[in-house]
Amino acid sequence: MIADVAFDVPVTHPFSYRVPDGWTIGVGQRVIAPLGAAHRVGIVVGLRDEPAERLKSLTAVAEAAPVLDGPRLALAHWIAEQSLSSLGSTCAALLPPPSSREAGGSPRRARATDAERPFHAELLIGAGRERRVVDRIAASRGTALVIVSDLEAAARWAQRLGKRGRVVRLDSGASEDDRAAGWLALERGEAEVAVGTRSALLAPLAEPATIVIVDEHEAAHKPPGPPRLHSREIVLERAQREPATALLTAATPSVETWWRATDRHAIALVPPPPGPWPAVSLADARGILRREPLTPPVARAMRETLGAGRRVFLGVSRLASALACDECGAIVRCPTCAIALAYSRTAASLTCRLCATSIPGMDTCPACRGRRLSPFGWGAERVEHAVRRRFPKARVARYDPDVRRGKQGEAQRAAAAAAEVVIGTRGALRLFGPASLGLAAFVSPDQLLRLPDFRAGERMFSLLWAAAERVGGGGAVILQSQNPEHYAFDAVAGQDLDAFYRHELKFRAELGYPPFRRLAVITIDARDDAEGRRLTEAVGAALGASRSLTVYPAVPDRRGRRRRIVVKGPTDLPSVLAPALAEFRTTRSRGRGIMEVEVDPVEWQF
DNA sequence: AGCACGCCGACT
DNA sequence: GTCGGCGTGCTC
Repeated sequence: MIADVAFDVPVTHPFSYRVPDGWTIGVGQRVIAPLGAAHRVGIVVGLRDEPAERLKSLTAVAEAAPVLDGPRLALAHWIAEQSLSSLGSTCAALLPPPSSREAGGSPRRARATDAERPFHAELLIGAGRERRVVDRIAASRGTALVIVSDLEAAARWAQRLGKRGRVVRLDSGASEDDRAAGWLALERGEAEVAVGTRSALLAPLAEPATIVIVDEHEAAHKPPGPPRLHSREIVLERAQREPATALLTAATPSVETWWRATDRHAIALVPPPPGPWPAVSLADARGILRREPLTPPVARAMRETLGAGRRVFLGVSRLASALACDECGAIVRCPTCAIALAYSRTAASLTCRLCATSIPGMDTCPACRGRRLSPFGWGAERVEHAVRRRFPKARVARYDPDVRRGKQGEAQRAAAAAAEVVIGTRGALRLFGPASLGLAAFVSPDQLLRLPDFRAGERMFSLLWAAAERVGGGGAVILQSQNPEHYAFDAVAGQDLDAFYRHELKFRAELGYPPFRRLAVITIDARDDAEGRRLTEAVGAALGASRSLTVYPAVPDRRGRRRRIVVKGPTDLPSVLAPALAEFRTTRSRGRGIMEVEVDPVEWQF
């Protein structure tokens, strides 16, 4: 008997081993086998009744029974295919670590009737969406699986759902034993609700199942590393295959999801009645942001809010390397791609990260002929300084959970939780519950629009909306802007999701961005420059041979060692890329260079 | 990805 | 004369 085993290595094919006499193993079971010099864990992806004398033997089983049944292994195959990742790496990333605990296909509950198990996907937005998810789970009969983007959310959801009955946690916030026990309980039909991150996506479910993805728009649902596929896509595909009910929640859905709901009607959308909303206003910041980060309306609102004993959030952005006009607010953009041109001060040039067009830096604004083009913005430190000078008695704190973790982060968090004025980027909003703020003001939200990324508008909108939710009725949101005409501002002010997506989809359609076309980024890394150039050329030529692909010229990164090719293609992009890149995906048969493929990139800065 | 094998500099 | 640098290539 031969077992084909897939390992967590960047090799697309499985390795074959002899199954020792007397062993009973199944497809989908994890085993230990010699690979190279070491013994490693892999997953059995095939069993063949063929002579195997010449092969090495499996060393041991890593767990007593298969973790994946046929359909879920087939789903893993699909995920690997879609993301151009290896099956072994896919399984390693989407499964909890193996545990030697007893396992077994013990009694599962009666299967649902066909009428009970249609595929159905629903998008829950607006106030109370999380409450509605809890109610839906309570009313369902089968297993519910709740996928969240991080451990903090996992803990919160486990607690929230735990009030109704047994909840198993499958994320790494639980001990390895608890995770294994939870998996087993699901398999045996002894647990009805599971919460987890990516490693729970393939958990066993009893019909009629409900799969929830919380905050489906979050980039954290597509962490670095294989398989480079958003958890939302996995949830939807799984729900369709089982079939199961998929519930997606978001304050501001991804543009792709909104489009599927409103244009394609593939996801049901139930708009909630509008809840309380803050007064949203714009403060024109053109021409004044040079020396002072707070416009008079913001300074006034801060004084009033603090006077009333309510809290203030000041949103800032990290510096972006684009060029904007301090007078008219225009951002220097690529004429064909419409994304902000990346500004390099040392090279004194502006480069489009998509089409590689490069033009020399300029000192006159192309829109208004003003002479104050500036790559700078207001970072958190400078804003804090200005605020302290202006409000010397207020308790002011800066908070950025992404910068500091661990003990120092805890101290910083505690200080921010007690402050009256919190200055921070997007991550700082997690300090505040719904309607807990008196004022949210954004110093220069346009900076987000300067990012050379077609999702810049979507990201800014999402941030402003999230802030407005945390202010709620009775408070105020003030946006200091140099681009006061951007549609995202009106949409937030009017509490009108549809208005934003309508404009955004129009923009995406015109320029051929997702969801209308799909993107992939291919990175080529070579030690030797000539070799890198050669490989890049070869990859570019292979891609160029596909009629359905638009291949942009390779762009070298700052240090010139890695090159990046952006490709636009049809919605079945993976199936076009896979054959075109097949020869480069095998062992570096193409010389000394490494090629990486990322389909549907979410953030693509170097 | 690991990990071993393989040809060129500073050491007992 | 060896120890070891990591560059190159394979792993059933």
